[in-house]
Amino acid sequence: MATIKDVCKLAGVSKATVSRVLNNTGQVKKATTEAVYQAMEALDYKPNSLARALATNTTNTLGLVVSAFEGAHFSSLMRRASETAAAAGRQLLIMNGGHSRETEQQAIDSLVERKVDGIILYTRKMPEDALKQLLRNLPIPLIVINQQVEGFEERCISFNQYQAAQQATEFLLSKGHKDIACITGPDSSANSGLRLQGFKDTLAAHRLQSCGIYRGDYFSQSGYRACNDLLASKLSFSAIFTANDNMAMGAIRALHEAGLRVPHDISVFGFDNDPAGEFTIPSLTTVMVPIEEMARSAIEQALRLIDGQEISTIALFSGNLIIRESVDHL
Amino acid sequence: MATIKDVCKLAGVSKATVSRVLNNTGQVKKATTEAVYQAMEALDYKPNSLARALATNTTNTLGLVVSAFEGAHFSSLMRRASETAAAAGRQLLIMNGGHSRETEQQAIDSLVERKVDGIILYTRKMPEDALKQLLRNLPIPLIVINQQVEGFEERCISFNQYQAAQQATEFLLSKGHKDIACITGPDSSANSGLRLQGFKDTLAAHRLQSCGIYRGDYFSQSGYRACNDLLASKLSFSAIFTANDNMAMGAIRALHEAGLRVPHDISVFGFDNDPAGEFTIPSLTTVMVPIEEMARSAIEQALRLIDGQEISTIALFSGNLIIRESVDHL
DNA sequence: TTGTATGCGTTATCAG
DNA sequence: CTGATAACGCATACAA
Repeated sequence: MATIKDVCKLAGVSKATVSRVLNNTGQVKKATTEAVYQAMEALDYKPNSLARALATNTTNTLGLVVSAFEGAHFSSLMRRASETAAAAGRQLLIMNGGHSRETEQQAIDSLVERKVDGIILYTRKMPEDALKQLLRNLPIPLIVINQQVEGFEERCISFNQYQAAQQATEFLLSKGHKDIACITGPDSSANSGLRLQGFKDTLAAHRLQSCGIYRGDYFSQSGYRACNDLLASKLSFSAIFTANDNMAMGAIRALHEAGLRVPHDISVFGFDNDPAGEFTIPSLTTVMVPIEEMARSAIEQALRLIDGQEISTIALFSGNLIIRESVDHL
Repeated sequence: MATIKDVCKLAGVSKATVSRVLNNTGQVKKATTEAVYQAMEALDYKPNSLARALATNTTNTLGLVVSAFEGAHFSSLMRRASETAAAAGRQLLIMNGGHSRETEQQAIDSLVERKVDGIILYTRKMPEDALKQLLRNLPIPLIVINQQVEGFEERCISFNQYQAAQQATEFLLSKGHKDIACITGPDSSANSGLRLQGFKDTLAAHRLQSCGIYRGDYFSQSGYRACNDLLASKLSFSAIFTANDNMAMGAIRALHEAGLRVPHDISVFGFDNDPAGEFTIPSLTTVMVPIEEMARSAIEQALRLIDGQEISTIALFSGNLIIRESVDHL
């Protein structure tokens, strides 16, 4: 690989000058500029971004830590985040935060070592205190998606899970359902907890109670199993509230195999608005989580922080009910 | 951030010594070693990986270029690739290759600039000549997933799309279908072309011909539209061969809306074995593409190349029919 | 066993 | 407008 030195020789100028035309900083005579460009061309010169980063202490890169690669939710997050970063001339380094607090921490450490300019953490495992620590001590800006941290509101991007669950539950109630079972997410998931709480509280406000709460892990398979458990329990229910669309699909399949029709016999409410839900049979009634806007927001907020701009807190994002076929009136 | 200098001062030793304990290279007295460790601890010292990379000319990082973030196929690819890399003590830098040859090239250039030790390219757009160029001229090892390049077989990991399509088509024929429509992928996709060819050739071998070929873009929506176009054409068909599961789901939905039942009236064959296909109604008959093994293979092959080991060519991966509900006999 | 000196490829601060 | 030259943080050959 050709280095700046090679360009110097070929163009007959100093490193300083090459650097100047490279970053067009300072004044350079047109003729020399062109000579330099020609030399670069001839040598197929590509600046070494490591050396540059070492010198400038900035990598033009943002780090994104996700807690999974699976599912439309994360796909959208990653895509939009990478697009937004690219549009701002930055690159995005995506790391898997894995299944535990430790692996999330490792991902962050590794990003810090790599000197990314800022980090966006979609957290599922990190407790609030730990996040506070990080927000305080990390040498670079950190934006947290998916959890509110007291005192750092302007660095948190999150979705009003609780309210969305309320809306969903109210919708189910408005359709006459009173015996509603629930398939919730892993108990380590803050989202899942809030969705469940919103569900329970709404029922309680109507002096009702869930007729059975089963736990899944956000994969279809777990929704399928949970629903089979529910069926085996012989509880009577007319609707299921699920913590995501994948599990809803699994549940619908289980109901189907049990000879129950959705929504004729049982209604199923999803969560996340997975694009697939538009095409399943029945199509999924669910709540849209504006994950793409959240991704964009997170990146933009991180960039502001990096540029030392003023930042103001970003309102909680809220959901929309997507009413399709899987829920019907009782 | 503390640097090696700070550690030197606190521990009362030279940079060389700190460096030695850091990489445990060379002999260091136990006492000094511990002093250094303590100093590092006290300062929360994290080595600057950029500086290290600049000095050693190796980043312990592999680059992966994918052509999309959406869909189970790529999720599995990314996850397994990152796991395999992690298991080998390397990190994985994932970049979006986007929708064109240019963006794929940019992603590669950017990875090269970042001095990753090797690149895995899942290509959808790069023509064979361009790949040859890259394989010849890139300063670091390149592994290509998804396309065979003549003369570089040992650096290509690919799936026998053609054969899998043949198997699928034979299966359809064995069920008595003779009027088979097709929803294929974008014409820029090599995979898609091979699948289509396998389909056509198999029909031809039976002196048959597809009764209509429609084009989609791998998203469900496009399968839905294509199927509606197919229906509008009033062609008579008893089965549809689709180039991926998402489009199959879209097509099934379109058929459903048209009052046609799958598989009773029309059979639909998918491709890729998306995990969702196990739970859709009807569940999807499809072909399993061992994308995870391919990902692992690609990473391992790249590592061998980087370590200067001998490499041998890896056989084409082949698929398995996953027979579920969406195809029935005529 | 430890320290010194040099280089990795840039940027940036000076003079000129 | 241009050229030396000192950082940037670390690894490493060579001395001691």
